Amino acid sequence: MSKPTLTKQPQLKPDTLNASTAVRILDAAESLFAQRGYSATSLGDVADQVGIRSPSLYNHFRNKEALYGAVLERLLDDFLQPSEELNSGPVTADRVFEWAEAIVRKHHVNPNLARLLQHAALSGGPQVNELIDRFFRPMFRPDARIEGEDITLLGDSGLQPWAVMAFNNLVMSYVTMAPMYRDFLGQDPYGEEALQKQLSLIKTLLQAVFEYRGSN
Amino acid sequence: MSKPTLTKQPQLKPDTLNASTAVRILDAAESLFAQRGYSATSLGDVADQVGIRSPSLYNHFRNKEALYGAVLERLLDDFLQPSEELNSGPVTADRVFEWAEAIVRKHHVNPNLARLLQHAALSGGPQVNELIDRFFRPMFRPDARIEGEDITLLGDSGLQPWAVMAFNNLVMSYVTMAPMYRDFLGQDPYGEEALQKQLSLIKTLLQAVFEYRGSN
DNA sequence: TCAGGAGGCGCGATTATTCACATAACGGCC
DNA sequence: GGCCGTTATGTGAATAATCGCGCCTCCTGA
Repeated sequence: MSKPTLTKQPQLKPDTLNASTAVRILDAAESLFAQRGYSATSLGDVADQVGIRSPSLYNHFRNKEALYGAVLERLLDDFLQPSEELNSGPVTADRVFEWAEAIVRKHHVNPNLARLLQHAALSGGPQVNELIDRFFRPMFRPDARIEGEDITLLGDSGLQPWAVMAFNNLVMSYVTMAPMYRDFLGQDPYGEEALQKQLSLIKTLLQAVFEYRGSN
Repeated sequence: MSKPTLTKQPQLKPDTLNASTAVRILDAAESLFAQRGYSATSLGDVADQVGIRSPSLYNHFRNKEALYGAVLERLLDDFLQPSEELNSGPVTADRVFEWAEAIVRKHHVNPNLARLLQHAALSGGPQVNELIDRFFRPMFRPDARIEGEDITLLGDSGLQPWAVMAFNNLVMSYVTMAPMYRDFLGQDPYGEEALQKQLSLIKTLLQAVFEYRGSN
């Protein structure tokens, strides 16, 4: 299983058994929570995947919910970056496309946040509302207006939330659903080729949404 | 796979208390499976919602898995109709839009199939592959070609599966995710007004996909 | 030496499932 | 109409597995 960069502590020796175990627990918990959801994931399974017994987990995390929170925290740290980047400057069409592409790529590298969010959306779970809010809030800025070109519509017609939602749904559901289309697609949905195809398709759709004028 | 419909009795009067209980069990199970997924749903909860004790469920369904299968069966019967309708005639652009609108409306009336499918896509479950196949297969016809107008592209470029997937993802994830956007959207995502907005937006996106020329 | 981390043990709750048993509705028979 | 057996449907109790979680012991390495 691939592992991104951690880091909780700035100065944490990455090779102590301590930190290493905690990170391995986080990795295991992340993939299991993402696959099965919160309540269907047992700490025994997490421990098994790490190679320890479940009581040992409590040496690193207070309880199941705290472990879940830590998993979320690590993922949000990573996935919130593009939105912070976008919100730190003017909202031009180019920068929106960059933002979109960055997010698509992040989901391709690690599909777990999308899966976790989807589980939370379906079933709830600890800290759902906070989770949703932290992830989506930065994408909804009522004051945001796309400058330049003919794309000035979003802020004017109240359509911006719909565009953001459509984009998110498209990107996240690709990650959560694509594997089941593998046979129909005729190629690995997580491959580089599929990524390129999805990126240009998303770009087309984004453009369509930008230019969309509601008919009611 | 065994017979999904209940029971030992060939002829079943649909209005006896007997049948009514089975239907009420199906209703409760459908909404709980859709919300929590297969493994996180306990038969006790289903029984509670029906107002009986869990052992009584076994008078109507062999076991949990059979109940799940029956729930699926009932939903598929309903949702497969538009595809059968489409596949029973020529694939014109108009009829594709009718097909799309029928599916969107069905998901709005009953979001449970989308939720069930999403759970299955994330976590697996009994009969996942069969489920996926039965639901999506009718949408993928390699021989299908859109006739008339300038929309003849799908069958030619191998893009059809991608278009179908994007459409499905958009429609299904709207149902599974929209409730969490309620605050951002500023209106009830299940209301009639939102339905109209989503329909015309989907139409726009479908058009964009039809006209899309892959850039790679 | 000593603290941090691993694990054995077990409690209490919940799970799916089975079983023995009660009840009610039914049809046929006298 | 009264009787009976069958069947459909409900129940509580019991079982075996699994769950989260706490207690307490032991090992290890600096």
